[in-house]
This record gives sequence, structure tokens and C-alpha cells, in this order.
Amino acid sequence: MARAERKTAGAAAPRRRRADEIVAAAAKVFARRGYHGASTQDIADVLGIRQASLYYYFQSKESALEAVCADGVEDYALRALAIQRGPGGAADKVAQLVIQHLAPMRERLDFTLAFLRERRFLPEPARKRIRAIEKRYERIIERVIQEGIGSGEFRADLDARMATLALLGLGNSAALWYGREPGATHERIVQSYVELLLRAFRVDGAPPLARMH
Amino acid sequence: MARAERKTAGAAAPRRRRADEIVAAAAKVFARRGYHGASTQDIADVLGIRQASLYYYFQSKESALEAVCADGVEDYALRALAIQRGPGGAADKVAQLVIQHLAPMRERLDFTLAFLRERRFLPEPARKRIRAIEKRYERIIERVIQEGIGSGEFRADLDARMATLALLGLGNSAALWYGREPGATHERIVQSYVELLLRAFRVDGAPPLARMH
DNA sequence: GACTTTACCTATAGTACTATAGGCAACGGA
DNA sequence: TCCGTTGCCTATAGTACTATAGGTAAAGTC
Repeated sequence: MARAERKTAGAAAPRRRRADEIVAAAAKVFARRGYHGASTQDIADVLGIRQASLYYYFQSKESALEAVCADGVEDYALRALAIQRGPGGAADKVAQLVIQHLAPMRERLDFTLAFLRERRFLPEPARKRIRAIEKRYERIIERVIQEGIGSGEFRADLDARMATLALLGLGNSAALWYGREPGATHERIVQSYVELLLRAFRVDGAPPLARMH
Repeated sequence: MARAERKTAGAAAPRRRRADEIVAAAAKVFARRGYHGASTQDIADVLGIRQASLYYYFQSKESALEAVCADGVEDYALRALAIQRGPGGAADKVAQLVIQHLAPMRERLDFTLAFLRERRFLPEPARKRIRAIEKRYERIIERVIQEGIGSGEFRADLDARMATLALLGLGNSAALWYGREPGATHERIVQSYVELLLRAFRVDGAPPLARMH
């Protein structure tokens, strides 16, 4: 049993750090087995502690899910806002938005997957809180696209709402098979998806796309 | 209780028909609550029968899920094959593939959602069977895209595998919000997504897209 | 009209899961 | 060195869920 080390870790690991480990374990288990398919025992097993000990860290399984989902989504809106307000044309910004959207797949795939697939099982109040963050994120993306249409960079007949949903849907779909699709490196996905979306959005005859780093 | 009518329905409803109703009820419940979040009691409630009576129709909850998933996916490959073998250029075929992919959202959304989200909970043998159907479908799409590249209709530098995953990811993502996204009619989604994908796939300077039907 | 099949029903065994109650050892500060 | 806090632990109450066993009324078959 890998829990002997934990017995005397009180000093070295400050409270917040350990709480993050608990949430990360929950994310992992929720991502793999689904919220309802995962038992609190499964989460405890990952941590090497007893099932009941989890309740020292969270009130209920549902609140653990909310913590996971919040961790899975809250950074997106923040980074997107920085991009939207930053320098560059709409095409640059869309490229950056795609890059930042796909970035968490690398290190935090469990959080992303748990958020995408399990957030709908949150109780109403928590789901509303999570949904509010999502909506903010969506609106930032939609605004970037709108601005691209306004500036003439994107097609005048582009449906900004559908384009937003397409960008998100495309980005999110990658998380569903990332790591199980042979040959699909992170870089290749980013490169392809940015190119596909920009070609779909931009006016005919726009200058060729710059290769990204 | 709405089950009185069932008591004497043996004659009017042939066995196969009733079995389909059972599977449809399972699809509905799995789509709404998720496989693990759904109880056999929930399914029985939809049908107005007792929980144990379900086991007259299926061996286990898992086998019900397999039936739902099979129903959710098996037609795709068949219709895609007809399109791939049929007349028309690659752009036409991609448009048709998108249209047929999005078609089941209208009437059979429960099957689609249950398939997309719950198939991963199938036991290994069943999951393999379902996965085989999926793979066939994917390969047909990829072949159409490859043929488009070969014929010069699509860009020579298009990444066919990524393009395939993009088409599928985009199509599937629509199912996740279909019906809850105000203003997003079926027609609007189809129109937008076909246009986005064809612009992303086709060579620069290709003739403008034909308006569909 | 007896016999079989269909499409359910009741009852329950057996299991698994969440969450609470109460305890305790080690550590950190005074 | 005493005491409060932290980070677990054991034990269990209470609930819910799957699947089986066995029954039965009506419809269909001969």
C-alpha cells in the first residue's frame, strides 16, 4: 500500500497543495469512469487513503465534481480575454484562441474531459456557476469573430455564432480522442485546426497563412 | 399508472416493435442521465412497466446499452458508403456526408447522444464491435477526402486524417447542444458546417459553393 | 378446449455506494 | 510540556440498484 508515506506528510505539504491532489485524483477518476461510474472508493484508491477520508476535503461527491469542473474551465475565459484585448488581427487572435484552447489537453486532459462530459451531472446551482464561466468564454470568442467580420478580415457572410460553436466543437472534440489517435501530436492538431478554421473564416484571396512557431 | 393499456397489447404489437420501444426508452434515459446515472427503474418508468420486466427484453443493462449504441451508429457507415460510391465530386460528397451525419439529430438524437457519450462504458467485446463499425465509417470519410486531394479538388497539403477527425468532431459536437442552442435550426447548422468544411478543404480559387437543395 | 407462448407481474437476494460519527497519532506553537 | 489542529482512520447506518425466481392472465395454436 502506497499510503505509508502520507502518514507524516502534514508538515511538508501545506493544506492547499494536498487539496489540489485530491481534486486532481477526482478529475482522473471522473474522466476515466464518468461521474456516476466513479465511486469515492476509486478516488481514495488513487490517493492511497480510505474512502471516508475524502470527506475531510470535500462535503460531497457532487462538490468534488464542481471543483474539478471549475478547475477545468476557469482559465479559458481569462486567457481568451487577454487574447481578445491584445494586439494582432482577427486571424492572429483566432489562431491564438485555438492554441490556448488546445493547450490544456497536454497536462490537464483529465480536467478537460471531466468538465466536458460530466458537468451536466452537477446539481443546478453549481451547473449554473460553471455555465456562466463557459458563456463568458463563448462570448469572447464570438466577439473576436465578429470583429474579424467587421474589419473585413473574415467573410461578411460568416455566421459568427455557428463559427464560434464550430471552433469550440472542433477544439473540444480533439480532447475526446487525444492520446488514443496514433500520430496525432499536439502540434499537428493545432497546426491543422488553425489552418482549417482560418481558411473557413477568412475572405477569399486573403494572404497565405503564416506558419506558427 | 399508464400501464393498464399494456396488459392486453400482446396482439397488436408484434415482438420486434415492442423491443424497439424498449431500446428507444433506454436510449432516452441513457442520453439524459448517462449510462451509470440511469437506473433500469428509470427506463421502466418511461415505458410504464416494472423494473424487472425489462429483463424479459434484455439480458443485462450493458446489453441494452449495446443495442442503443448499435442503433445509434450502424446506419452511418451504410449511408456513407452509398455516398462515397455514388456520383459527384469530392466537394459534393463531403457536403452529402455532412448532411447525412447531421440528419439523425432530428429524430434520433437520443441514440446519437447515448452512442457518443456512453459507448465507452461498454464491456470490452461489445465496445470492439461498435468500434469496428465506427472505424469503417471513418475510413469511408477519409477516403472521400483523399480522393478529393487526388483529384485536385482539395488542397494538396490538406491533412486527410485531421480533416476527417475535424468533420466528425464538428458533426458530433452539434449533437451535444442541438435543441438547446436558440436559433440554431437544423438547416442553419447544416448550411454553416458544410460551408466551413468545404472552404477549409478546397483549393484556393475554387468556384463558389452551390446552395444546397 | 387443452396447451403453449407472450408479456408482463411480485418479491427478494445480494451487492455496492454515500456520508456520518467518533477516534487517534503526530505535529506546531506557546 | 501541554494543547489545539491537521490529516487521516474504523465502523456503520441507510439507501439504492441489478438481476433472478417464480407466478399469471390473456392471446395464439392445434
